[in-house]
Amino acid sequence: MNIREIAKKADVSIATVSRVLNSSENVSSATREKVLEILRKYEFEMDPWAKRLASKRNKTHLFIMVSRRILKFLDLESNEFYSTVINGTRNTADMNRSVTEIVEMESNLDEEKLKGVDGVLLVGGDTTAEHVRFFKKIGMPLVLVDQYIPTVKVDCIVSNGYDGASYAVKYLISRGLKKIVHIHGFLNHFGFKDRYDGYKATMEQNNLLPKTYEYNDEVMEDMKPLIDKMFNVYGVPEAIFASNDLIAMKAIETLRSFHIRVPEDISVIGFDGIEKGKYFTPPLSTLKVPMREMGSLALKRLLDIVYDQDVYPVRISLFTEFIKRGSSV
Amino acid sequence: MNIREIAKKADVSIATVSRVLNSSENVSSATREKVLEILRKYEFEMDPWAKRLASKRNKTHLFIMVSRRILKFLDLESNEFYSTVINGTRNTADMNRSVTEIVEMESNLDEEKLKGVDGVLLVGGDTTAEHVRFFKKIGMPLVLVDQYIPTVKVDCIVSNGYDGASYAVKYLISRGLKKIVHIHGFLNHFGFKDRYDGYKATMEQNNLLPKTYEYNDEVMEDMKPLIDKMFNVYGVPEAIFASNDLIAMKAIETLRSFHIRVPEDISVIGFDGIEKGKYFTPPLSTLKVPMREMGSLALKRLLDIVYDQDVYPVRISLFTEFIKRGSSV
DNA sequence: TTGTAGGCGTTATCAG
DNA sequence: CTGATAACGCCTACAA
Repeated sequence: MNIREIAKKADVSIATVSRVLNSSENVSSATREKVLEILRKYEFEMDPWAKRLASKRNKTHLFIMVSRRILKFLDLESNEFYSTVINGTRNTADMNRSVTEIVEMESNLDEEKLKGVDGVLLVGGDTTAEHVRFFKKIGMPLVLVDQYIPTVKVDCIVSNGYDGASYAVKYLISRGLKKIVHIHGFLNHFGFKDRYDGYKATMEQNNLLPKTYEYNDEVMEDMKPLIDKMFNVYGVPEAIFASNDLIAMKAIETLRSFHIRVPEDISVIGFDGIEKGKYFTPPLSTLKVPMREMGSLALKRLLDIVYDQDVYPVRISLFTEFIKRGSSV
Repeated sequence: MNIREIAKKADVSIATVSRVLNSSENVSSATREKVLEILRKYEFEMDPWAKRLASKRNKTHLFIMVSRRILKFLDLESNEFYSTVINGTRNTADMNRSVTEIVEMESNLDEEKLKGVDGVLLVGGDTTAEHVRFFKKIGMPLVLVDQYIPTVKVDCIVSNGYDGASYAVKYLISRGLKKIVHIHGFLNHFGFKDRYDGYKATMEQNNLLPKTYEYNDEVMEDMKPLIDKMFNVYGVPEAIFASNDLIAMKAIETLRSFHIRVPEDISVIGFDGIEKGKYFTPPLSTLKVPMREMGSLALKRLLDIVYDQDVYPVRISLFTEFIKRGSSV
C-alpha cells in the first residue's frame, strides 16, 4: 500500500495525499477527510526511506545544544571527547543533507529561537530532566548524547560504562591486584554514575571492598588533598580506576608528586580513549568509547525521529573496548 | 557525490559502478580497479535510503531463530511475550519487503542452511555466546532479541529491566511496604538478571535487605515449596516483585492456596505486561514492555546492518511503563 | 563485459 | 485548492 494506491482509492492525486500526510494547509477539509478515511481504513504507513530520499531536496535543520561549560572547552579544543563526538555528528550530517548549528544550552530556553528547527541534539552530562521536558512539551524531536535520565522517556545515546568498568576491574583482579579504588566525577552525569555502578558491583561480586573518591573534574581541581586522604585513611591502593582519561592523567601526575611510580606501584586505568592518553607518559590504559560513532549514531537517530512516525524512545549503549597501555600492569 | 558522478569520473556507466559497489561478478578486473580507485579517491559513501528504496524490488530474506523451548511455546500460543515480539517483527518485515522464516535454533548450526539468508534475528534469553560467534564468523548480520551478552559485541534489543525493577521497588516503598522479596527465573537470561540487579540495588539504596528466590519458570514448577521456605525462613513479605507476569500469576495462585490475600496481605507486581495479566484475578500490576516495538526495532536494526556499511554494534534498551492494577496497593 | 532505461515511494515545483 | 511530473540515488532486467 503506497500513496499512489491511496490516491486512486480516494480519487485524488498523489500530490494531495502527500499534502494530507504532511498536514499542509492547502487542502479543503472535505478532501482531507476523504483521504484521511482511506488512510485509516488501509492502515497506511509511509515508507521512511522513500520519504527521506525525496526529502533530500531540502535540508534538515538541526541544533546541537551544549552547556556553556562544554562550549567553552570546545572552543579551547581542550575537550577532546565532546569535540570528537560533535565532529562525528557534523560529518554524518553532511552526508545526510542536514545543516547543524552549535548552540549554547541556556537555562531559559526560548521557543522563538527554535523556529524552523527540525530537531535537537542535547550533548553532555549536564542535561537535566527540565531541559528534556521543555522540548517534549513543544514536540521537538530530541536525542540526548552522553546522558541518560531514567525518569524521562527520551531517546539517548550513551557508552556502556557499566560493563566497561566491570571489565577494567576484572582485568585488574586477574592481574593479581585487589586494592582497587575508583576516582570519579559528579554522579549526576550518567556516564560517571554508570561506571561507578559497574566498578562497585564488580568489586562486591569479587568480595572486594569498593572505595570511591569524588573529584571535581569540571574545574580540574588540585588532586593532592584527595590522594593524601586516600593514603592516610585507605592506604596505598594497588590500582586506580578513574571516571575518565583526564582524571586518570591528573591522578598519575599527582601520584608522581608523591613519588609513586605508575604502573610499578599503582596501575591506573582511564575511560574514554582520547588521543591525548596515547602520548601521555606513561601511555594510558583505558576503555575506549567510540566517540565518532556516538555522534554519528545520535544524528542518525535524530533523523529517524524527525522523519519516521511513532518511534518508540530507546536508550542506545555503545560497547567500549579495553586498550592496554603502559599505565597499568 | 553520488554514483552518477563517480560513473562520469571513471568513464563508465552507473550500472557498472553499482556492480562494483555490490561486488557483483560481471565486471572486468580492469574496470573494477578503475572504479574502485575513484571510489576511494572521493571517499564515496552510498546513500542507504536510496539503496533500500531501490532494493525494494527484491525481498530481503531473514531468519527468525528461536530455541526449541520457545518454539514449542509459540506453537501452543501460550508464550504471549515472544509471540507478540515476533508478530511485531513480522509486521514490520511485511512493510519492508522482507520475508521472514521462523527457524529452530539448533545446537549444531549448519552454514548450508543459511544460503541466501541476508540476516538473522536470534530471539530469546537462551542465546549463548557460542551461537553469536558462529554467525559472526561467517559474517552474517545478526541481532539478538531479549538477550544481551556482555562478552560479545553484537547488536541487541532488550527491555530496560533495571530501571523498571527499580521503579517497582521504589513504588512499593512509597506505599509503605518494606519487606519486598523478588522471585526470579534463571539469571543467565539477561532480562531476568537485569531486573534482579535493579531490584537488589534499589533495595540496598533504601537500606532494605534484598531477598531473592530462584524459580524454574521454564517448566513452571510447583511454587509451594518456594513459598513455604520463604514463609518459614524469611517470614511473610509485604510485597513480591516477580521476574515476569507468568511467575507473578503463579505466585498469586500459590499464595491463594496458603490463604493469603492479594493485595490485602501481599502486593504482587509482575513484568512484561502480557494481556493475560489484565484479565487475571486480581488484575496484575506490572511493568509493561513494548513487545511489538521490541520486535519491530529488532527487524529495523537488522535491516540497518544488512544494508548500511560500518554499523557499530549497540545495545538498544526499551523503556518500560508501570501499570498499576489490582494485585498491588 | 558493459550500457540503457525503467522503476522504488515520496516530495515539491509549477501549472491550472 | 488540486494535479501532473520531474527529481531524490540506487538497482537490475534487458539489450547490445
